[in-house]
Order: sequence, then C-alpha cells, then structure tokens
Amino acid sequence: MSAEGSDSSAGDGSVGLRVEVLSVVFQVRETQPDTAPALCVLLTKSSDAWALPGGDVGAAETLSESARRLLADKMDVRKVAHLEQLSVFSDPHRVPGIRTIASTYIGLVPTDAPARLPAEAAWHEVDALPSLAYDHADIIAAGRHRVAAKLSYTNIAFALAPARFPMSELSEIYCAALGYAVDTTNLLRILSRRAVVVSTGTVGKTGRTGGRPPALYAFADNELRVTDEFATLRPPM
Amino acid sequence: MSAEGSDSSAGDGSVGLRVEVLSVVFQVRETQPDTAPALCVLLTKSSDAWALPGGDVGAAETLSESARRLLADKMDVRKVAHLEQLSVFSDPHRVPGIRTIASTYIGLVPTDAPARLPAEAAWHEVDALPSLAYDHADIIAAGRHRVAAKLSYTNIAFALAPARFPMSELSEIYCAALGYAVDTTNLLRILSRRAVVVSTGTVGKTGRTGGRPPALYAFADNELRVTDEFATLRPPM
DNA sequence: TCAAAAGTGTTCGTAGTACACCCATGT
DNA sequence: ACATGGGTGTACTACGAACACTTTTGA
Repeated sequence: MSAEGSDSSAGDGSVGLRVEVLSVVFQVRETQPDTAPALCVLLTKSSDAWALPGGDVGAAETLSESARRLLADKMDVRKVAHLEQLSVFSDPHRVPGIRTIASTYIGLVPTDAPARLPAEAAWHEVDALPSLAYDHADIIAAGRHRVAAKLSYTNIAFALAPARFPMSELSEIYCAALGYAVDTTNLLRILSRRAVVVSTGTVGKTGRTGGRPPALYAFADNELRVTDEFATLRPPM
Repeated sequence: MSAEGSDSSAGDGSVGLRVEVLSVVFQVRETQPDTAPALCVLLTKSSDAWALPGGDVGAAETLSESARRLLADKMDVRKVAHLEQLSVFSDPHRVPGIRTIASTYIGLVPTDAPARLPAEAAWHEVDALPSLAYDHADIIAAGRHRVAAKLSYTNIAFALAPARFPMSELSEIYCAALGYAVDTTNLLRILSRRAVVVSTGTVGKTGRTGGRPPALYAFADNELRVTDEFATLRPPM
C-alpha cells in the first residue's frame, strides 16, 4: 500500500514538508450604502501583501477542523455556515523556503453574521482585489468559480443568506456571487420546486421608498444538498 | 499570511507529518467474456489487505506529478488519460503510527490501454471489492461518485473510451460507470449536440452474431471540458 | 428470409426563460 | 392617486426520455 519503504526516484517527502491550510471565506456585503451588495473575500495583511487567512494543521485535527479553528482564533470569524474543500496547491515553488503544500477550503458566511474583525483583517470585493501573496489570487479565482457553479445545482446559497429574507434580497446574493442579474420571480419558482426555499408565512417591512411588503422565505436545509444531480443521463424511472 | 509564527493552540504541523498520494484508477474492463464490461479499480496487495496505489510526494514534484510517477514506476500504468484531484483525507487516526494525510487523485485509463501489471497488482470490480486497508474503501466510493456525476455534464468519458468506438461500446462504458442502462441513440444525440463526440466517417466490423456494421466515433477533445456548465441560472443571452 | 445490431424519426413531458399583468403599501 | 416594489400567470423554447420504425449486415 501507500507506506511501503523506499522508492526509486524523486526524493522523499518526509523531510522539510509543511502543510498549511488556507481558507477562501466569502460573504456578500454592502460595500457602499444604497448600492447592490458585492461578493467579498476575507484577507489579512502581512508584511508586504494581502493574503488568505490560514496556518498550520493541528496535530489532533482534521484539516477542516484546523481551518475552522484558524478562522475563529485569528480572524474572530465563527459563523462559517458552510466549509468545503477546494483544492490542494502543491507546486514545489509556490512559496519560497521550505516546501509548503496548501490545502485550501471555501468558507461561506451569511450576510447577517456579526463582522468584527481584527485590525489586520479586512473584506475585499472579489472584483477589486489588492496585490496578493504567492498563488493566493489563483486560489480565490478557483473558489469563486466553484461557488458560482454550485449555486446552479445545489442549495449552497443557504450559507450566504440570512435566516429569513425576501426573495429580492436572495436575488441580490445570487447576482453578487454569479456576476450577472437573475430574474427574481423565476428564482423563486426554481428554488420552490426543488424545495430549497420555503415560505415562512411572515412578511417584512416595506422599504423607505414605498412598495408592497415582501414575503419572507427561509432555506429548508442548512447543510449542502445537491438539488439537480443529473443534468442529463438520469437513471431510468 | 499563512506562515506567521506560533499560534495559540492544537500543536504544530511541522513535526511528524507525512503526506501520501493515493490514486483511484478506474478502467472499464471485460471481466467475463461475452458479458457487459464492468468498472474496475486498480489495487495492490499489501501484507494483509488490498490498498490503493500510491506513496510519498517527491520533493521536486507537484502532487499530480507524484501520482503519475508512482503509477508508472510501481504499477507500470502509463496511459492515464485523465488525472484529477479527488479530495484530501486527513483524519488524524486514519492510519496508525505517524500522522498521514492522504491527497487523493482519480485516474482514468481507456479500455484499449495495455494492461500489463506487476504481480502484486490487480483490477477489481468496484461492485465486488475485497477487504481494503484503512479508509481506502471510502476513497474509492468518493471517486466513483465523482466520475458518475461528471459523466453527466463533462466530456470525461474521453478518458475511458478507446480512440475510436461504435456508440454501442460507449454506451456500455457509460453503463458500467453509472451503474444503470443508458439509451444508446439518445446518448449519441446528446453528445453530438454538445460536440463531445464526432463521427470519424469510418465503420467498424459487424459482430459474430450478425448485424449492421457500426459507424465509428471519436471524442472531439482529450482534455476535460465542462459541456453543461449552467444546469440552471444561465447568464442572460 | 430471418435474426441481430445500428441508425432515424416522432412524440411527449418538463424545466427554465422572458415578460406582461395584477397587488399592496407609503407619500 | 400614483409611484414603487412584490407577486402571479402565461406563452415560448429547448432539451432529454421513450420508443417505434427503418436499414444493413451475417447465417
């Protein structure tokens, strides 16, 4: 199996190898008052450039536990509604010095989560990122892509939305994460049919400029669920 | 960023940490003559149980390069038409002894690849697996699931099919990987519309029991391509 | 000429898009 | 009343599933 002694080539991984955990944490936030909200990433300022939050794996933790711990301890971010593996970045020269393999995670934080960050941390719009350390820009790009794709066939938006929301607000979240407009009325139909969102029976307050008060909806689950598993080639029946 | 000195908890990852690469290599193979072919995984026999092929990361390699090297050197499998990251398995107790994190890969081998294996290696039907080491059964299950899902919205079958094939043969490959029958005529229509397969203009030989000689098709690309990116919520226009 | 396998065509259901129209509230 | 946003209904399109029917070969 995998532990068999020496092998014939290419050195040995047991000396001078570091595994770091990096998290791409997204939140949809109002960056300007009275503007459409934007998708943002959590970054932390190191000496020269901005970087993704992360650190070393704990000896008694899985990687996802490490990711959660590092976000809580260093960033004071505790309301990560969804965390999933993104990818491993393993180019031997991705970071100078000791060989460092990055196991990366996507974290999603709802819009209504408290956001009290330490001084060196900040949210940045994904469309206006500062200069980033090492390959961190690639990692963010991969995370964005993954989230956008999953919005289409899973209930992943549960982790970006607040507990209760009008459909117009959910539509803005989709729009921010996808990068293009979505029709609010059709979004409701699709998510209802798939039993992703349910009506709560309550209604919200009407805005400052008038208008009908919106019905409030909620996600049926708060765990990732694939809602459209077979785009094609479904099993018979 | 991620390298900042000490942190407050849970030990340190720089001592006693091993990263292994494990590959779930699939091939669709005829296990019995005159039977439908079945999806098989490449396993290697260790002292007590069967295990996935793999080993340590080389110092100057990315993980995918390590995976390819280990398959070539130890298993003599060199025709891996597609290799992609599966997932990282990081439970601290997944393997006894030194902490071992497994970075896993999916490898796909076409049906027409030469299959000359070393003595300790063998192909096993995924539906009749022997007793497996550690968490290797979970890893295989995850790999199967991933491949089945991707058959539906990518051209991933290019890496399982031979260079040229009649549609009936491709249909058998899909059937083996998905676990249920697919309609051959509809499969052609779908894959043609998406420009995944193209007709080669050539025809094959008719079988031993008679029948019309089949047209031979080929995949348009031999690289993974997402063919059905937006199951729903497509961008406008 | 018959069976077997391949290929063509047709019907049907359904999901998703676009968009028009109706409803409820504040000013 | 009217502007503003929310909600409902309807027509259209397109893709995929199912299946019948036709074509080409070997025995």
